[in-house]
Amino acid sequence: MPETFAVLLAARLRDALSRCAFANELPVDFTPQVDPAQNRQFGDYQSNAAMILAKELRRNPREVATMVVEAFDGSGLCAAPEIAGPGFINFRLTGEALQARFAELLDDEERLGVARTDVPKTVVLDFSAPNVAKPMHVGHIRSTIIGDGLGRIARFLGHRVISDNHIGDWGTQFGMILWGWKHLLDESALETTPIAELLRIYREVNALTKEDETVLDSCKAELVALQGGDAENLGIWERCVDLSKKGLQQIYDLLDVRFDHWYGESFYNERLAPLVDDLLASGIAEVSEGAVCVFFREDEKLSDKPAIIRKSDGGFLYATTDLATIDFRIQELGADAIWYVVGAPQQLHFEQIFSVARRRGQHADFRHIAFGSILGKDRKMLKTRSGDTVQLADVLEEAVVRARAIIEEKNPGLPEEEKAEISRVIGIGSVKYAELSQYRMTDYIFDWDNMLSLKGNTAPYLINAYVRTRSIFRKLGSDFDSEGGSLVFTDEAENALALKLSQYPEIVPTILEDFRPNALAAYLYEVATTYHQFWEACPVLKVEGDVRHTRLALSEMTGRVLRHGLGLLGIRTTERM
RNA sequence: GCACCCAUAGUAAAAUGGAUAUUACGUCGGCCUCCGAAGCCGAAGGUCCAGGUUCAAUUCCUGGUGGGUGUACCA
Repeated sequence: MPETFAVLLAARLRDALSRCAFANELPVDFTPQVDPAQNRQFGDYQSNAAMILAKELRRNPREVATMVVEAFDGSGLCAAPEIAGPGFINFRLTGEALQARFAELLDDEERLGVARTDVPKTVVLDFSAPNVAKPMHVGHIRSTIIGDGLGRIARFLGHRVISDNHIGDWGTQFGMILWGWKHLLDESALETTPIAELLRIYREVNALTKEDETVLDSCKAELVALQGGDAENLGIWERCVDLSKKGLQQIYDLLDVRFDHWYGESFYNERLAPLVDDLLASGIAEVSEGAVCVFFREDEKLSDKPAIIRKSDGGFLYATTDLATIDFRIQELGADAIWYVVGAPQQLHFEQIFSVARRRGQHADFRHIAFGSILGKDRKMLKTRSGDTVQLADVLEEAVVRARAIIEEKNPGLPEEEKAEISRVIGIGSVKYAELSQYRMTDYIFDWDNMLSLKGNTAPYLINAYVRTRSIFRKLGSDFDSEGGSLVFTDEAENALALKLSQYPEIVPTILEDFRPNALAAYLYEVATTYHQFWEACPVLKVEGDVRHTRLALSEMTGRVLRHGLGLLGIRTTERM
């Protein structure tokens, strides 16, 4: 795999440094950094190495930069570097280097220049994880979409990713559902709209328990019976879980999200008691006030916050389940890393269980990939029990309807089947892009127009750029022919686009460094914008010869990068829109 | 009390410690006899406060202010 410009330039820079008069004064293992220029007026790439070294060497930064530039050999890659501002070294690639690199990328249809990781890991990816018997609401959208996107990126980079939907299929909510099933269930409604019926009884029981304490007690009794293995309750529970999974699967199908496993909480039931016994025996856990706890006395932050793993009544908690889950994932699934895409409010919980796991000698790479909350208009968290939550299915449906309306307006002549497909891709893509294009920790206020916007920096904008690339080949009447001529850049807009496209391999691997899919979204947005500018400046089909071939190649490559990059975000493209 | 997260233009959001803080919506003004105007070009408007580290701070540190969340027996 050919190296990226950033890597090549950094290597040249390192060579130059070693030839400078101060070479033997350099800090050991100093590696100069080269980044894309912030502003194209400064060139294509820039380095701040001279400013960093200036301090070590006790010299003026511009003086250091001058020495480096004089020693720099850019032959075959870039023009003589320029020094600017406080000591930036700016590089401008030669047209030949850009063309050569672009030709390589054009040949690499499968990976678009993106290297596989040198250290492939087995990653268990825990995301989505809705509660059973309740439909997914907008709050689940972040975990589901971010988790799926990160999984796609990690797979493409060469990791073995095992996605596991750790659904809440066991727990106190089943007390209410069992009671409701026995007292309130409408069998015919269960036949026709099972999910809605389950939600209805859950809500009604929830309301009843607040008015009438005896109902609450009865629910608890149902739960105890279930946990004790009562056959009737187990039967209801199984049917309930089964129905819910079918409902969830419909949403995942719509979202194009897949899981390798659905090891829900109930999967770990048999493992909880032995786990607690083991933690007690090893001295990691202790009994306190009747409960089994793990204390973190040595950790100042956690010293007054024990993790409870068995209640004084003998019941287990989600910390217990999560610890058992870690065992399973490491021992049975072979996890080197476990990534949890779970909301920020659970940070303490994950600190605790990661800490317990490490104390048990489990040294997988545990990551809590936290994200902010979706707030209501009152700036409070949208919560299931507050009543007026927005269901995810409704959001997706509305998104498709809105996309459909625009298609009817812009392109009414398309066949019905294609319209339906396009509105699905655009609508679902908009919801996903809205999520993936912002920093995951940011809390945001739920707003239909904001989430379903189809203008500006949105999925349709990116898909539109892709569609434009396809429309050229449709008009041309054939696919891109790599033998159709040679590459020759004749316009600044072509250089800018080729450079941008060549940076795809630089950006993709960085996404996992801090789990920021929004950085990929931002890059793709720049690709689309750069292509639109190219489109305005450079006619393709109206020119001849190598210029035309070059512009076809740029269009082809733009299409590939957009389709592939959007694919990594879990967003599909269409040929027309 | 303790801990964690957040604070950027009228609104919603970007920015591995880098140069003139970037986008979108909205507002104002241009561009379709020309490969798809879901587009392009231009204008106005902003980093909560006070210190500190640094050649360089929206970013890191300390202390405030404001908002959110979590914190022994829900998940």
